[in-house]
Amino acid sequence: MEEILSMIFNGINLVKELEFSLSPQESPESLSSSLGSISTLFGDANERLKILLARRNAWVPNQPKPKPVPVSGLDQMMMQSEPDLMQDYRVRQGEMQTGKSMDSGASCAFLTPRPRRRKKDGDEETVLVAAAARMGNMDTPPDDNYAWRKYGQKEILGSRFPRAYYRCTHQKLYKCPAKKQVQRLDEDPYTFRVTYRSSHTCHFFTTSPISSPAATATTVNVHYGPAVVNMAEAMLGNMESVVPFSEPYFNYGSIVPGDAGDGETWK
DNA sequence: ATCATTTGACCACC
DNA sequence: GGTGGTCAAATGAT
Repeated sequence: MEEILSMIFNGINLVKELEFSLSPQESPESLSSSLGSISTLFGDANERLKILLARRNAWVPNQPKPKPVPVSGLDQMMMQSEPDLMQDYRVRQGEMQTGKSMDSGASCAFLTPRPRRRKKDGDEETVLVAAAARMGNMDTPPDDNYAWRKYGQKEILGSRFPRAYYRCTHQKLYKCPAKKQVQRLDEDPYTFRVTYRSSHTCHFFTTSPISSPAATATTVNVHYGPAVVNMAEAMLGNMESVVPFSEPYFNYGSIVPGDAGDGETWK
């Protein structure tokens, strides 16, 4: 799956490069070559996806379906078309104009003290996520397939629950600026409000990022988040959405008010 | 030894 | 000055 995503994101990058170089002076040969590369990449990715889907349908016919949750029209559309990609389609708030998502601190870390980012920097998305209630795990929100490292926790005024601060595990290695804040809702302790800031410049999935030998130097610089999100925003605009993750251990129902799990406690 | 988490302190913003 | 975001040392886990 990661390989397929890499192909898609490489294709997106090629499109961007083409967009940059697009001009009347561009030779038809060059344009044709670029378009050929792009269509080949997307075509191959699509073929592999079809194979993947065929295998899945054959092997896991009785996979439990998630209970319905209130999701946006975009979410439903994405779930129908690309269930595995669903968790990466987040409708973001801000971060649309430039496609640039490097943390300002990372880009000016020479001699001056790194500026600490403050709230309302316009580069964030917020989603509501059901807690992983199964297996007694109510301490953490469900895995979103990225490797996060916790770097802080704060009591927030007016909130019963502390806010946890995470950044991408690969921040140092690959200068990935992605961060997220996780906080339980006062009104629904079984739901987390997860705020993402900056997008991943690495795109390792899972908590064991080096699982695939292919997913090393060739893929770390593929910047796919904003491109995917741009598509989402183009269709729906900014909004907050409830994200149903695809992992089977998700307690989808717990998002629905009045259907709040089995009463786990915090540590 | 290495990496992740905890937690008090520091600092920027309002 | 209060609050929220981050740093970094201490500690724990593997």
